[in-house]
Amino acid sequence: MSRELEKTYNPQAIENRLYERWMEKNYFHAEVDRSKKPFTIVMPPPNITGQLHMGHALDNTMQDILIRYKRMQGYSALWQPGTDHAAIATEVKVIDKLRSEGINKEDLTREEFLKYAWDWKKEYGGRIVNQLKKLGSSADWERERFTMDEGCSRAVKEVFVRLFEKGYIYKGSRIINWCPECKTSISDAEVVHEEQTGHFWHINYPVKDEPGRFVEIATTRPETMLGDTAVAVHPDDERYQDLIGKTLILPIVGREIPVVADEYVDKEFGTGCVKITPAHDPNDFEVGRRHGLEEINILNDDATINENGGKFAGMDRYEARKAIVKELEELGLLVRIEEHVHNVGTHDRCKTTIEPMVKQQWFVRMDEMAKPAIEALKSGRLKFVPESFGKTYLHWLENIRDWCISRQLWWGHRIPAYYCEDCGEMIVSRKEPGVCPKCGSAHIHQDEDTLDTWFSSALWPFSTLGWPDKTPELDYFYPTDVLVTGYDIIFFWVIRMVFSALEQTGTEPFHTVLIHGLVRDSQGRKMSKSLGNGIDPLEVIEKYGADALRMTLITGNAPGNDMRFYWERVEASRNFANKVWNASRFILMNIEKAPVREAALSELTGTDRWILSRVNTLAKDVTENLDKYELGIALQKVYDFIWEEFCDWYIEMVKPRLYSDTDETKAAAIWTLKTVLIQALKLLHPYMPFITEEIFLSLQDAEESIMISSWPAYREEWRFEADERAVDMIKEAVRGIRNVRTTMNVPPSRKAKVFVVSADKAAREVFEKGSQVFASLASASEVEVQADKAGIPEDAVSSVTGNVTVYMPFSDLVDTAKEIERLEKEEARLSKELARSRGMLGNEKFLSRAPEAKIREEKEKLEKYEQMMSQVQERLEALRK
RNA sequence: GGGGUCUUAGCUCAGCUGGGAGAGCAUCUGCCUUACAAGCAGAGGGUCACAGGUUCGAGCCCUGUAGGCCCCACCA
Repeated sequence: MSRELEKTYNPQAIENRLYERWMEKNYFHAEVDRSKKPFTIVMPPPNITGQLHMGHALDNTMQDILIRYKRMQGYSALWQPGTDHAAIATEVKVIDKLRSEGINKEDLTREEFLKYAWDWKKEYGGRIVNQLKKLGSSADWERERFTMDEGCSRAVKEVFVRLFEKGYIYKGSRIINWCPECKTSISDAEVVHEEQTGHFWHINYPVKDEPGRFVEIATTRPETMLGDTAVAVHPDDERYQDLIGKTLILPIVGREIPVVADEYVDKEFGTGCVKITPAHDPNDFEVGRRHGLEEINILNDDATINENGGKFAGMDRYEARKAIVKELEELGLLVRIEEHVHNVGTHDRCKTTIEPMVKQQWFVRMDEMAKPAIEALKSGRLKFVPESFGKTYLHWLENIRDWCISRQLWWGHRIPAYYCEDCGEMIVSRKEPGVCPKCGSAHIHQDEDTLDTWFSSALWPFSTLGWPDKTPELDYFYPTDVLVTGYDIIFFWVIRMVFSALEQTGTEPFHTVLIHGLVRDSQGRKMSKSLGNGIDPLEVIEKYGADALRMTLITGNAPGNDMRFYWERVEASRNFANKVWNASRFILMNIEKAPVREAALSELTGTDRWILSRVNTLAKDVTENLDKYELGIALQKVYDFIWEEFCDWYIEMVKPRLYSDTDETKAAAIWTLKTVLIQALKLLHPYMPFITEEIFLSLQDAEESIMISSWPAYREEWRFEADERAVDMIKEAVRGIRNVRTTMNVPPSRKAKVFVVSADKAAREVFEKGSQVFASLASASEVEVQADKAGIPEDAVSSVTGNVTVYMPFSDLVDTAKEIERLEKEEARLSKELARSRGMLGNEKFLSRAPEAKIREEKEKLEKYEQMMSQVQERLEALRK
């Protein structure tokens, strides 16, 4: 016989054991199997620097639900896992670690550094994967990949070379976002704009050869004037027509700069004159290119002023700002300073203010590749859930700019471009060229830069399946089905996967993007390290179990919406797990006493058919909801079914049959209990894999695991609409009886006779059959079902529900003598209180001296007592008759 | 400046294609009934932000107003 189940569900003892069993049995592994349909999800690869947080927990729970569901439905369900090398994040971690060991990155060669980095990866890179396993994730770990493994690296090179050959990747001197802290370029998506209060400095630039004439410009970054090479005005601005073409003297620097006319200038803003610093402002850069202006870089990589800044060279950018303002003031050229709120770009990772700079970098041309990605959504081949995120996607793509993909880092995919030291030829190649194809020189070196970490993640859906080779996996599992991720990652990743897949494989990488929100703290704040308000999912698992955590994250949350984390909700989930556990324990107990035998449908009672029909409908509903990615709604339905219908009603209804030794429907009850339980467990399994498996294994004799068992399908032969209606009526009548008992304050021990009255003949038949239920659920000693009120005692208390009325004789509910005694005591008490209260309110001193509130309170009391008194007296009168 | 989204019970939130206003927690009243007190049976509590409109019918669709949140954006 099966294992004894403990009295309360204890997840700690169970989860690890089951997970190991699943691993041993290789259930997570998906094979190319032409007899099955494929279903594929690629896991967003967590950073190797990462620690499991609530965001991962939510993201992976959702994926696991979908995968387990599809696996049970008979698909060859592949959940493709892996990790991301996380270029900057990891490089920073490694540098920090080295520093703590007294080693400076600057003192290391590239090869030495990379060795340390790989060591770091070996030591910590698997941590997050182990944490994901604690959650119950049924990913195909056998196929685990890494964005820098050999296959992914080959895919990266392949894509790079292809895009280069097509002219979509180019190297050029362009303005890029520079992080002075990380000392690398970053892409637009990595820049977050922060509103800051700063100043607006108005400065006079003298006009050459016109002493006393100035042009007033305004700037938020005065130090950049060191790199000014023009001042621009709008071509139609009447105020400045005569200035266009004139020359100004750049203060302090003394450089002669022209006044140019450009549409970019807003006549209405500021003075209508804009200083142009082509090397340090994206707009000015464009203006500069249009007018052929010189680009003077005034900054070093650490954002100190370089030699082009003359006497300010060596100063930090903010130090230089102060010094320049001071000097302008001394020169009398500073007109005024205003407070000004503006947006400052910062690096999303280190929060350092980024500095636009002109540098040689590698870019991906986006205009052509954006088009099919836009089309993918518009044609419906790509869908977002919820749909509104499709607009975010489109908006970004329609305004996309070229993607800066080179990074001045060591940890990452090195750009496959090589330079001949002798003839200067550049070779972009999948393999390292031994000699220069142009001049034959062997003096060749590779580009120092690495690629943006998202360049490799963009290939993830197909690089993990073997691309560029035509592997069986790629052929079978690709394109994948659903991508699950947070809305904060659409720009970084989703869009780049879509256009990369369309370009390289000619198809969308997935048909659906399921978006979820953020998990916030109980006050609605983002969980963050700096606030220290993060809740560790592992701690939740430790305390309440993975199933409870999973359920908490899914319940009552609609796609794309943020949610708040409350421990109370985890407790509620844990309570549900316990409910499932105990119901199962009860059923097991009864199975042990009277082993199950297969029951024919004809043997079932109406109640059995009702619950069978209900679980059948549930299976249909849940399946529909899951197919629409309505995970929360589906779970809610399973929860309601198990707790209310199955436990609170069905189990209570069958108890008399189970406890009887003579009831011939006992076997049918046991069969139904077991059958419905199994169906419900299966529907619950994707959400709560551990507890459902543990119970399933205790119950089962045939199947070896719930996770490879078949998903409950709707069966026409389990549909019993008439029985559903009948039991609903019985439930209503039982509620009516309970209501009467509660209002009359009748203890459960006291049995009462019940009259069920309905004019409907069919309903009466239902109630005749339900008498046993009334007896057990409503403590009815005897049940009379009739068409009218004939013969029902006058004093009977009634309750109406629908077209049914229940009557219960007063004398059955209450012991008359005892009740009279009780009421008399109550009457005496009340009359005392009444006398006191009336006395107080009749006392003039009290009325004049007591506070208003006190008097009001006393009046309310009096009113209440009077009401109670009249009720008591009424009841007494009735009883004495 | 553009776009998105939210406003439903004391709190946190569900509510799919328009027709029953719901859940968890909290509150109140009874119950330690042999699966479960992490439970059982009851109860109270909401002009679904506001104003119009479409419809036989609107929390759900349309328009506007107010407030909150988020994203995008080069206004120096």
